[in-house]
Amino acid sequence: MSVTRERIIELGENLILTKGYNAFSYQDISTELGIKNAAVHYYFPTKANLGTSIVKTNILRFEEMIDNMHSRGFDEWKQLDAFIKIYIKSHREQKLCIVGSLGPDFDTLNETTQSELVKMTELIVSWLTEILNSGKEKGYFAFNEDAGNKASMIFSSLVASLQLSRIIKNLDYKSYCQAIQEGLKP
Amino acid sequence: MSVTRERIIELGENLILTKGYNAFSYQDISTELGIKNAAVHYYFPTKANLGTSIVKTNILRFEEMIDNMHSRGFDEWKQLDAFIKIYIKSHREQKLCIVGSLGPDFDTLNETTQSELVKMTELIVSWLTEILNSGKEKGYFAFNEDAGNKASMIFSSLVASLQLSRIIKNLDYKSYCQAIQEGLKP
DNA sequence: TTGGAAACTTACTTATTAGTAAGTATTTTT
DNA sequence: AAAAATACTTACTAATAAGTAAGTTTCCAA
Repeated sequence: MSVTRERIIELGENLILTKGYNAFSYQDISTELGIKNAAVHYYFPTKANLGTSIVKTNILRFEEMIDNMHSRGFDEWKQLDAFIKIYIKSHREQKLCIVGSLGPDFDTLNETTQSELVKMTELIVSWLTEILNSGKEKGYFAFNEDAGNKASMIFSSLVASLQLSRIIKNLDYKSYCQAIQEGLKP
Repeated sequence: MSVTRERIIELGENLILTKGYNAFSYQDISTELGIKNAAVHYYFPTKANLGTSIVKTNILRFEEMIDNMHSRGFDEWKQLDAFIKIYIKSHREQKLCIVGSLGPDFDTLNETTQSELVKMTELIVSWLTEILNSGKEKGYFAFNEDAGNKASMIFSSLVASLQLSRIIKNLDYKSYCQAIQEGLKP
């Protein structure tokens, strides 16, 4: 694959996570990469193509992470911990996550980008639900709510707290994440 | 106050809650109101002015609601319930809340709009923290986390779940909100 | 009844946006 | 060595954005 193509996706993702989908332009990317506007259109004819590719890349990355954790024999605690660590990293880098950034702009997105975003979100929530369910069975976790609801709650807590910490600068993100984990202890 | 001015604010707020700040234009407003583009600029010279006014209106509305609940003698349960009901209504109307909509676009906002958004967010979180604290003392609520953390968690759950339900259409918002309240019962 | 403020419209400007058509240089394949 | 694919640039177009200056209508107060 082309290096330029990959750098466009990388830069585009960063722009979505910091400025938002509707606030970044092809000019932002081309200037940063030292190429012309039309060169970005060469790889991604429309902005919708780029958006879709960025979400697809995120899906792939997430699936790879799951595979990786399975092959390493991570238990439910470790898997949840690894997932939360992604968000702690994003917080450190002052970035949102792709779902939290594209979610509010959902209605302005192209249909294809929308369905990829739906796929990504459902993938995360269903994975989290499974982890919570099997972790509860094994006695790792304790909670009374429906596992699906609990998964949505944990996920939305992580997503929105990144947004909140952008507004409230002194939000203690780590202790906030610890509280999520503490709340699951038997 | 002018009716047109108020309708511009109302429409602008709706546009922010559905399309996002960077996706709506003065044209969207003027067309809907049957006036010209320049008429919107007459009331709000810049888009930043409009954005700031919209957030200020939200702050006022929230403060009025708190006052109203106090004068009606609402206890902590009823106050939290009323707060959650706002989000259930937003969900029904397929809207986000102002914090969840402007939060991701924070870095692209004017400084004045930013500081009003900070004010609004801190107002909500500190109010929620107080409610949780005094409600816990009176035995209405039970939780182990720090009240500030718990307040942030509840708030971000509400904010992000509106975003999530835009992506995952069959998310059961009401039972999700009930789970938040159940989790607080002693 | 006249002066002036309020509430606009007309008619623009400037900047930026996504997107394209046609051309060029470089590398790869045949 | 010729053909063709790759990776761009040049040079645009058309649309839309925010914003403004100057003029017009309407209404109210002195």
